Amino acid sequence: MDCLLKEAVLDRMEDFTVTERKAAHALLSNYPILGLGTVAQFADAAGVSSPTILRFVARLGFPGFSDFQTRLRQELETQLRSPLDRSSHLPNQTAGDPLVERIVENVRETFAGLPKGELDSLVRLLADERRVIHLIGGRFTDALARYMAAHLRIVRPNVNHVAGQEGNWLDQLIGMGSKDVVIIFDIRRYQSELIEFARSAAAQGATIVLVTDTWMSPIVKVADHVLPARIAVPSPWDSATALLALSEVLIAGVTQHNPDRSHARMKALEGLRNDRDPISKSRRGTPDI
Amino acid sequence: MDCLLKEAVLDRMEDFTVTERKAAHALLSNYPILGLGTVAQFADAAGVSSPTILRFVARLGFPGFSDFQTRLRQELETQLRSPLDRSSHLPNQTAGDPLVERIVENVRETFAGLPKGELDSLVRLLADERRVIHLIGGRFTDALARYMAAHLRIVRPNVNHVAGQEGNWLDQLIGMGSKDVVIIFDIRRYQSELIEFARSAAAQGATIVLVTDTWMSPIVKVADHVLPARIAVPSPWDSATALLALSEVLIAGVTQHNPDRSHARMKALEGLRNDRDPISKSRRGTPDI
DNA sequence: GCAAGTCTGTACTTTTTATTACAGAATTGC
DNA sequence: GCAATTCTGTAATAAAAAGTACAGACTTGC
Repeated sequence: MDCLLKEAVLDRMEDFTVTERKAAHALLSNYPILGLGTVAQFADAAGVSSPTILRFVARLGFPGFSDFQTRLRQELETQLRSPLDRSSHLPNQTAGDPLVERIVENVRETFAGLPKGELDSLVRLLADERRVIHLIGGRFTDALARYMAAHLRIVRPNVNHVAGQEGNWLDQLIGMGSKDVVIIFDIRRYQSELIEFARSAAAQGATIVLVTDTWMSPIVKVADHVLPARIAVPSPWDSATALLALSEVLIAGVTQHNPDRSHARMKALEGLRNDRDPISKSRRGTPDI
Repeated sequence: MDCLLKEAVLDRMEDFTVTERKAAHALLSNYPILGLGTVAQFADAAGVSSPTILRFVARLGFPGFSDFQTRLRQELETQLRSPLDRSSHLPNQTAGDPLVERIVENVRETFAGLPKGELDSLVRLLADERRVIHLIGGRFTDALARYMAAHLRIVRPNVNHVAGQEGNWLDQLIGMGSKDVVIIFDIRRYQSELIEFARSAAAQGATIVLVTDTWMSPIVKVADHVLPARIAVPSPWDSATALLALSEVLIAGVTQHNPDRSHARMKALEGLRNDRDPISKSRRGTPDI
């Protein structure tokens, strides 16, 4: 066994047909367990038919499925026998790219560095549907605000993405009060207009939630909740991945804070929209402005 | 799975008959691989007959040998999935939220599961400024397209975010040809309009880059490059974090593929825009449509 | 736009594998 | 040391899974 079967699969990905590639990815996503069951289970997990699985292993050079399984078991055996150099084989193919390593580390550390209970209290705040939630971001981070708004809007009412020209923002400020929550994504280089917006909203009594980097946007001064995330990576750019992860945890939290309401709304919207999963007709939801 | 099967075997060693104990020891000495083959192999390795193996697993409380195997596979899966808490005896920090753990793991595995060289060749493709790059995404993933476009636009010319109403998309399709690259973000539930868009673009000769989940959008059929990412998390929603990480790696790659050009453009744009770092006057860049 | 070729799933056959019945061997208790 | 009981393997059976042939769907090339 010179090298892991996993790598052979990756290398030869080109050679596979479309469905075989599905099989390959299914296997890689649950390697090597998926290959240790029956052909039918494998096929099912990959969403293809049994013969495709057989063709897949045949293309990998195995005379039969059993030979393939034997090989997987052998690999597993040698790996489990030497738990030490497993680290060099299994999880860390990623070791190559320091950028990836750093992104992963950033996400982990972001959550590790979060004040305890901060997430919980925020979820409670955002799950309160009497509140009106406004989301806004900077040049790059506005995409995050948009992403979060798209989800929150589904599980609860009164979600507003503050978008468009700077001038329009002012309109949104009118009538803001203590019932309003403003979620601001702002990482360096902090934009003065965002600061202005935050100040004005705070002045009118709105609750300010700031998602920022560890250097902290000046908005902290007027913020009620602050989530600092790691953004530094070995690249000319900053990484927003940890910010997105934070958003997703919040979204999941709000969704499950009131599962019934969320589910009901999701169902209702699914009815309105004729989305399709694999097949059917549909119309795209209006992109939010 | 309250406790490892291994321990159950040790506990109940007393209850076994002589040959069953042989089976038990054979299993423990090559746990769990020995249990993953056939009954005959197991029997052979233990130096007993097949029925003894069957009686052994029956005594452990399994209705059949397959149930026993399923259990072993499940154990193995949970162990391999969380390479982190394998070192659970060491001081464990982040152990808190399984959602966070999974997100982190997804990012790592996404890169581990990428065909070798795929990222490199993609970076080369995207760094070619004679190409025109179009980005588009689905209901949630459009935010990612937007994020990536915002960055790419800075380091190279000819970047276009396909946004707005579905009808407008058609306009963008006009005149697309072999010089065009279309980056599509599409995770389940795949949207039929995106598929249409991809098909049309491909039909006109455009190069299709698909960023999707491991189940693979139907767009793979017309795609020239496919980046599958892990999106499954213990939440009603899917996680786009790994997709964002992919985007950031691509962005960084393109930026550094031609550092001089990138730097020059960044400087030039900084001149045009009066952004401020901590202090100065500014005007917000026009949000892209 | 059509034909040749490739891919993919359904339905079937063959083989393997799990399971069971039973009889002989071993063990235990007296 | 003998009988009752338990244990164990052989051999037959039933279940399943692997493997195959083929036809329809889809691509690809001209």
